[in-house]
Amino acid sequence: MEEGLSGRFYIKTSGVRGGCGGGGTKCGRWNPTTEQVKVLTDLFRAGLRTPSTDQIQKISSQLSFYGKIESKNVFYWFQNHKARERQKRRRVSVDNKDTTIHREEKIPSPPTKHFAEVNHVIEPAERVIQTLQLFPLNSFDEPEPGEKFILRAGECREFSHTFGSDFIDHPPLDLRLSFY
Amino acid sequence: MEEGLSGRFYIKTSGVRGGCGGGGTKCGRWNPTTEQVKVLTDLFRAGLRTPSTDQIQKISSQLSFYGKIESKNVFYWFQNHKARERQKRRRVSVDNKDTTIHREEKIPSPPTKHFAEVNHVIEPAERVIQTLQLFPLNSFDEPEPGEKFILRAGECREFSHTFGSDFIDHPPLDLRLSFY
DNA sequence: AATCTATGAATGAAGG
DNA sequence: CCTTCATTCATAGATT
Repeated sequence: MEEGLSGRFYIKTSGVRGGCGGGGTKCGRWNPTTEQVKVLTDLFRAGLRTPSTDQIQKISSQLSFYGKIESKNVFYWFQNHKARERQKRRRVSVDNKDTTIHREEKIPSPPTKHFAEVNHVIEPAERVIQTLQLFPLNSFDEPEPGEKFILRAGECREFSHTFGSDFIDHPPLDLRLSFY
Repeated sequence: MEEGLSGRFYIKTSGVRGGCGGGGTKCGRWNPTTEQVKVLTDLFRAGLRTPSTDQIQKISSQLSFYGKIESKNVFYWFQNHKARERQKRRRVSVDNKDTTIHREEKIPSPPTKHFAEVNHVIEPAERVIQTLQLFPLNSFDEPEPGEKFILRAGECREFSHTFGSDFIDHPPLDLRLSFY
């Protein structure tokens, strides 16, 4: 049993910092600003769960106003957010089991966290006008109880205003590379 | 790993990976060893994108020396690698949405630079000598942009992946994928 | 400073 | 082929 212990170790052969050139640019990983997180969370709450590629592009462009961001950041954000929502839900679901040995659950337990969480304190700095023209259709990705309609690609194609009016259409993109 | 945007790599304790069948550890999903990834990456870089069933078989057989592996793992690896290469390329492309409006909100980071991240990875001196006898080289350096001819089944007559004799004794370790 | 938590990033495995 | 889910690795910041 390699993983008999609770902790696994690994050897990192690279410096934690200075991976982007050693200069002043700290390119560790994307650190979203509060505004960016707010917009993303808002979109998620609005029902957007798996934005399409073009949607990701637009969102990323919009959020780039608040700081450095890439499309993949948006992509990962939604992936993680969605996955962890389900994860939590699943955890709670498993909690129903009569496991006598039930340690202290730490799902919703803020460990002596006595600070006011800034979740909805920003109201004048609403620069991004999120004109979410989302109209619910009968296409839920997953009928989770207590969840809104899922906004999938194709349903809502207008999040904001400054987005270019360039519509998107997926070209055939058929690469036939048959060498016989 | 794709030695991409992160620019850092870590050494996984190779050897313990193949414990799915020989260690009794729980076998969730295939966890490739660094050697396996190396070979696969080399093949990919050589131009191989969609290996045929026979090629998959041979590759899997050869890679089984380094640990437990199945054909489907090889198949999935190429599928994922190819798809993600394209995805990454696509996400980083339309990133140049130069929002003329640039104001410093509260970006703790240095000047917001919208540039393609330079993926500079230091290639560790490896003793793996690959003898890929395929077709005129220099053609498959980047199989994504443009219409590079892809190495398909039948196109390649033999892959010779010779590994350095750093190790002691092990099979020939050359992927002869010659088949007609 | 060590530890814990939240979360960004990556990838194996499927699904469609 | 393209998209999505699940699990895991890795890390920045909060907590002790």
